[in-house]
Amino acid sequence: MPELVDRLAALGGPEAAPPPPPRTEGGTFPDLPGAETGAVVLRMAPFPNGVLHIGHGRLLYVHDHYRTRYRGKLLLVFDDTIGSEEKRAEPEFFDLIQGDCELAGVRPDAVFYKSDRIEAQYPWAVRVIEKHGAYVCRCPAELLRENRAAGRACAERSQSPGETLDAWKAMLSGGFAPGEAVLRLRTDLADPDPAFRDRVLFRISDLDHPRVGRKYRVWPMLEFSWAVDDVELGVTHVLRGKELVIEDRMQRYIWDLLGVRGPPFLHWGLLRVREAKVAKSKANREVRSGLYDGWADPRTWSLRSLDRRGVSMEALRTFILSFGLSLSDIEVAAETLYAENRKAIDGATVRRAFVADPVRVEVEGYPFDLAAVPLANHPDRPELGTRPVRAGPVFYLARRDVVAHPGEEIRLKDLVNVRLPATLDERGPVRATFVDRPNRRLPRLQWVGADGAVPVDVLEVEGTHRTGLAERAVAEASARQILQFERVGFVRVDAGWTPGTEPVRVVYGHP
RNA sequence: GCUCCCGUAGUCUAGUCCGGUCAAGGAUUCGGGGCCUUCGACCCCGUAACGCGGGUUCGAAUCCCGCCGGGAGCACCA
Repeated sequence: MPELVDRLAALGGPEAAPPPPPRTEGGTFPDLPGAETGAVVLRMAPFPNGVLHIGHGRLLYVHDHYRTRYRGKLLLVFDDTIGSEEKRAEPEFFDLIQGDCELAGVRPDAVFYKSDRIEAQYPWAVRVIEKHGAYVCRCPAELLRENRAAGRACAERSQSPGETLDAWKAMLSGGFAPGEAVLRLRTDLADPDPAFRDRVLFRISDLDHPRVGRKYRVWPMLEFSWAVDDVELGVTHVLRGKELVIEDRMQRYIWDLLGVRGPPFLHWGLLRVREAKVAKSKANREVRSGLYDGWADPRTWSLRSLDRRGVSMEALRTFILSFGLSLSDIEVAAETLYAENRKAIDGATVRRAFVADPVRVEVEGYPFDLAAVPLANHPDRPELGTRPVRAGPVFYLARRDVVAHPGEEIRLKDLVNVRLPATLDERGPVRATFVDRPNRRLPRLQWVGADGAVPVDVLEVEGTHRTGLAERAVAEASARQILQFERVGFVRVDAGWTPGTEPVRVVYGHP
């Protein structure tokens, strides 16, 4: 039957074979509405109160995907308005976040700061006021909330544009203390969505800003500032998480009021990596207190920490893009990322022997000619060569392995077969005996020759340390090199480690 | 409570707009086997899904209605 279809197709008739099914590797990304190749402008807007973590991967790579697809421009706009007492911009993150983008391979075409654009907001506020679209409200925050929930107007809602303008000027000139007055949008108090009723547009704050200090007291809220900046920066499409959908409506409402045309919005759903309990404030606190060893501490799940663990940013990109632009909430296991990373690094990663919780074992009758042996750097890739490994007669084996096989014959992997003692004397050396050389199907144990063994400190994902001994070649690794500790997993030599010093410090990546 | 969004195997995803080629494809996980003297990789095999109930139709994952479940928003944070 397929042949018939093919023949009909060759004739170009109406029975022509259908196009091949659109099978894809991962998630889908819809076309950006009205997008023109070469004319797309996107913007990412992180708040500078922490380094970028695995969850920001979606922000980075979704934007980068569309930038590439439409050969557009990507702006990095620090959303550093004044925030709140609890959520404040902090100076070091401007550079750290730019470094994170660099690390992730998503270099912005331009960088802006919202704090440089505060004065640009004010004329727009006046335009909204003149359209009778806003009023200055002096209710305490709590009353404002109650009224909103009840759909009740406060006395000031009936201000005329002229009165509002006067009050607005008073706000700007310092006539109100923080919390005493806000500029609110006039929507519809009967709006079915209580969240949308008369939201705040500007408020007063005298907090110290890391870039502009106390230069401004009247600060825009996120929605208003983006109603202004998405237009003034020429953004053609806004991509954001779905927790910000109500902000779309706000922006559109303001644009409609002013007769301005703004860009369309697209969203993605929440992404959670099961193992990554990302708590930015906790991470910040622990880094500052010194409990975490910096922004690349594995417990932060920051991009820096993933890099430190040997997770390739290209693997992260593939992982993130596999979810598409779906609006569903995603909870995925880190294992999926690890599987992606294996594909990226396995072929180029050399194998090394490492033994945790080592026990010294002397092998009686060990053959003299096997004091050193060459071993392959990679089981499937002979082109990666071999390295000489010092072997017996004295070895270190993992305690766990030794106690698991009392009195049994075991194989020292790639080497010889020996018989372990029936009991383990905690004081004296463990004495095993040589049996023979041929590979038989015995339990295969990882070993490190006592001659030349180097101590290793493994920093694990939970922030704990595991110590053990590794073969000599591990001491010759370079800082930042990725190794595979056989039967343990992939590790990366820590960037802060000085070659030649002991112990060798490595960071655990994943199995 | 109100508003909005989302429901395809353990997990993520393709297919849903334009009903038949979907007795539902891919990835990952898990189980079994092969091979490589390890972890892993690779090869082979296997388990496993259209949330539920109605309706329309010759035919529904796809259209309609109802329900159930999950998430987000309801800050003078972003």
